[in-house]
Amino acid sequence: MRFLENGIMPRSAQTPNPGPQTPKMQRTHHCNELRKDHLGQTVTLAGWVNNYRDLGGVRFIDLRDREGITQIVFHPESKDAHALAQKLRREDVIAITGKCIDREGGANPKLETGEIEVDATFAEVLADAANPPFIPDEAEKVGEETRLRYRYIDMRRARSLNILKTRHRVAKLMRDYYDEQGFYEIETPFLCRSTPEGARDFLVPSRLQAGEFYALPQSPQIFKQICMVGGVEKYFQIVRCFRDEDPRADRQAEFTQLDMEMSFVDQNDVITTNEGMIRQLWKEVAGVEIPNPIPHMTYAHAMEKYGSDRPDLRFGMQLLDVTDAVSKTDFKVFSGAIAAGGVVKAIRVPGGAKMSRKETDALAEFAKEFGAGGLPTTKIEGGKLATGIAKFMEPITDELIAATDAEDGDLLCFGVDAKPATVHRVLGELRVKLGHDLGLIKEGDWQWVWIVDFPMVEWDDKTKRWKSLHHPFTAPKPEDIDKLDSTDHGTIASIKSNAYDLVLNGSELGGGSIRIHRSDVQGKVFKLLGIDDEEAKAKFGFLLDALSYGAPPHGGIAFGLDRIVMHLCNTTNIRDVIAFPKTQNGADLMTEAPSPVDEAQKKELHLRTVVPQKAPAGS
RNA sequence: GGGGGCGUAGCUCAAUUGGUUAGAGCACCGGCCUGUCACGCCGGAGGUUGCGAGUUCGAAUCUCGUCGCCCUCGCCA
Repeated sequence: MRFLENGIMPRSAQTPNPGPQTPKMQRTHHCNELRKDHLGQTVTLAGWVNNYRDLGGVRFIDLRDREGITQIVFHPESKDAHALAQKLRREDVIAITGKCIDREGGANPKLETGEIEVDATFAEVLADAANPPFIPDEAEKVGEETRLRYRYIDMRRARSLNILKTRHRVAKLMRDYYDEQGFYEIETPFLCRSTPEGARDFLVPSRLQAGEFYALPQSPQIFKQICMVGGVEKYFQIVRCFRDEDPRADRQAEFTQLDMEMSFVDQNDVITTNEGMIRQLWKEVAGVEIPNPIPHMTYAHAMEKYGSDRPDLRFGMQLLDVTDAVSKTDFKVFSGAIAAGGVVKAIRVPGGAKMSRKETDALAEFAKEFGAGGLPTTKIEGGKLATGIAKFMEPITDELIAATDAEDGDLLCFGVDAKPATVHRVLGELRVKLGHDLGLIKEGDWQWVWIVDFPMVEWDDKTKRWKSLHHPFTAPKPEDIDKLDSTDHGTIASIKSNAYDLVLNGSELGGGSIRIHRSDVQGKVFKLLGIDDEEAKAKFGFLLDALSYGAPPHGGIAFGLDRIVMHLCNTTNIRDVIAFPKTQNGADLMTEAPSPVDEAQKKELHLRTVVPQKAPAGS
């Protein structure tokens, strides 16, 4: 079957023998197509009734399809069509045929087709609609719960369809880009082996192997590495990943990655290749030029100055080390933390002296959520310190003002803890909050940065183990490989890896690394992570085997497709960019998944469920 | 698992803070209307106030429990 460029079947291709389910009329144009050039043409349009205005004699409907809206007019002279129009209600699906005419009543500047209308001579109801719970035009005002339950109606509005279109274009541009660079798109399994590291797995019971389970992939990491061992050299995939953790505004348990991997490359090759993709994406979709190259920042610098490994560089307000200065005071909170190996840092809040006690208290409460004991503050007024811990800091006033570049009217917030990481976390979060609250962020600003030189591992106090910062397959920097044999805490903590994250406006868009391609090194890393030989063999034996049979040096990256689309569509809600998203309880309000299953189904899967008793309740 | 917010007609909201028969706009139904574009006018129907207990002469309102949705901490190699 041939289609015209606009996706509409030409009349010549229409089926010669339409059955009762087949519309009698095939559309010739979409609803955002007719202009004054078309005056006098007989056209057929189809779509949804967006609105109707029945003036008794003459009747109007706004006909909507995914491309736009065209006004249709029904005159009494076209008796059948006019009669049919009386019964039309919002969201009915109809087709009409008529002549494209100039508007008698004047143009409607709000519509792209506003200069014309179609005088309907024939009309057909393709499907009448039950009274909808809401109409697409109103969806912006409707609660999200209702919109999710009736996702297909929410989808009909221009904004939703535009997001879906943008998402499609993003995926298409990605595919084209990697294709041109010689990458193969390769599918990897969804039914996988559960791996010990990382997030909680979604499990799928095996029917054929009683009592055993598959896990849905958290990412195709191991498979793509094995593709490299298999000689693919350049792999990519747009792939669904699953992590059974609580969702957030920018996180779903089920999400999509652009995943890629390449052989015989170093970190720079991977960064350059992928930067090119991102650059093209932003140019094509957002019309924005990204700096070339995107600047790099070390993990250490990001933590020191921004308290985060995904710094938002759209505003300043850096973390300032005032440990030396404040160590000269008698303030026990500071001296105690410094004596215990901690640091004291400050952020200068421009104009923050205006804040009330209530407001600074709220900041302290905020800081406590991230592990702070409190949030010491002081204000600069008339060249002197005032309120808060001013009396303790008074002896070092000049030094403190010099160290922070503080001016009259500023507020200083201090982060203090025996653990520098806590100070960074608290002030990093506070910085971002204040940046938003104080309106320091320019709209339309895109601040890109690659974060590099990550530590390979960090010590987890809770489990008393080393944990991968990235994942267990990340290669240490070549000069640090010898340190893998060390037992010294400091030496191990100083191992850097060839890992990199791409950060946009304080949000991590993607991350990757050069991988370990030698089975002996991989074995050592597993050992360091507390995965002993036996477990490593049981859980990752196939990978170690694969690496032992000649693996090329390789590395790659994965981008969060959902987040990329969020940025391009200017939304902070990940559900906006997913066609059929889930709620915070992992429910799909439209299909009502998850649901109970039959006993017979469970039996087949060798399952018995134990559900905690709940008190009797309502709905 | 913790903290916070929300839940009243199909939708968006109100209800003088515990007091008559829970209201309005939109949508829906009926009628009128020949140039509207948020069409207009007249009329009508529509409620388990999420659910369940409790307090009270009386509960949308107060208490407890529970369910759902949103934000968030934990979690997310």
